[in-house]
Amino acid sequence: MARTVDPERYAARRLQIIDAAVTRFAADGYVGATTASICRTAGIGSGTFFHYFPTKADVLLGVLAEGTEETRAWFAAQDGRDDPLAVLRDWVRRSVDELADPRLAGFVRAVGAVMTEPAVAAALARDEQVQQDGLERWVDRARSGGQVRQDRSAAELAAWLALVLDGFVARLAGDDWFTAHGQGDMLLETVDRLLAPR
Amino acid sequence: MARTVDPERYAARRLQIIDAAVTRFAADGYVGATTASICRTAGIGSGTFFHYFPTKADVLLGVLAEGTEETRAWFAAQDGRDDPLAVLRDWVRRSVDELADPRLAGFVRAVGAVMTEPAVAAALARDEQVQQDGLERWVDRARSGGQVRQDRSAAELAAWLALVLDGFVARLAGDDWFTAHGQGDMLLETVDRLLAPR
DNA sequence: AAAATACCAGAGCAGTCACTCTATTAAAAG
DNA sequence: CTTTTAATAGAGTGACTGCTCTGGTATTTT
Repeated sequence: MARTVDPERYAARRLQIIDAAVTRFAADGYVGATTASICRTAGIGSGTFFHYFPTKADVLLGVLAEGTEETRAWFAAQDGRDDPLAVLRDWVRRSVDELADPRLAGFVRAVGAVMTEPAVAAALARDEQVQQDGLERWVDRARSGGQVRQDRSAAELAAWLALVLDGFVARLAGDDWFTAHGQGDMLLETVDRLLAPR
Repeated sequence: MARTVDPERYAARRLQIIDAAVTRFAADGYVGATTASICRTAGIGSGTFFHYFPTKADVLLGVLAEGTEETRAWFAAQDGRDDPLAVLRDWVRRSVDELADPRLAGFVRAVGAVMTEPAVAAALARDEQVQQDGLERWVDRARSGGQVRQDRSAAELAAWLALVLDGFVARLAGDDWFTAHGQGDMLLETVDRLLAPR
């Protein structure tokens, strides 16, 4: 009959647009980033953009969904490990590594700004849930093993772990001396202090 | 000659607009909040709005400046106190009390979103500097007195205090069970753990 | 009272942005 | 090679927003 869609080519273009969008969202915020600027960064026309994503919001949701999937995959890969505290510390290290991408802090802020949008809020809630579930499970095991404090529930402690990391991300955008790898040790130590029994 | 400006009336109207703006910024974000919606919330016409603030951005800067001034005043009021650790804990308590206003978390996020604007970034930097200075001073005293750890500089520890509070603010918007007063004790305890010598 | 001017309202304007529409090109099937 | 359709570009469009401008009202001074 005629030409068919090439899934590989399609996925590549899609990723190209997503990557450009992350760059622009991080630099200019969600609203500050115009679809035109994303197209310019990606080196494509607006027609192409809307050929792959029906709306601008869909690009953001695409990025978010991808991040959620990566988190889920990471936790899934930890299955079967023995030392829960080590898993938690690895999670911190992995987060620090990811945060070395200077775009991430800006992107997180950009997302926070559109949290009022129901679709974004839902995507964010899903992402947080995956993280919370992943963390809570290992915190719970560590707690049962007496490696972490018992005076707070595993859920609560997991939330506080996420809290500290949120604060960490927020700081990255501010002071210059505060870098992901430069303060990574302090982050690990802070997590240790937060969880330590007493 | 003719009618004179009534400073009291003027300040009241100004505050009325600022308050409405905070409400809208918190709910819809900075860009999501239109001047029209702010006017509607304040119950005024757009003419009035721009009579008091030359631009929409100036309202935001006004709110920010007010917050900075309050922080400065608070720290100034602590002058002469003896126990530096108690001052720091009071600072945490005061922050928790302020965060009981449910609009604050949303407002903070809204501000973060426009950090790219140089004027906003400058105002935010000023605000952070005032907080950092205030904290650092008391952390330093506590450190000299051996009440807090010595393995990190006072500046670093002050930044980490702010970091934890940033994370705390961010959490308030998410899960329902995480409330300012409900988790205030945990916050205090976390700060203690963060600063404790060892 | 009257003049002067602060205060206020809202219609309108200029600019911007997400998105659409049309046209063209490229590639796969027959 | 022809046909069919995916892929791409980019000019155009309608809606919306921050802000201006004109006109009217309220209040203080002379």
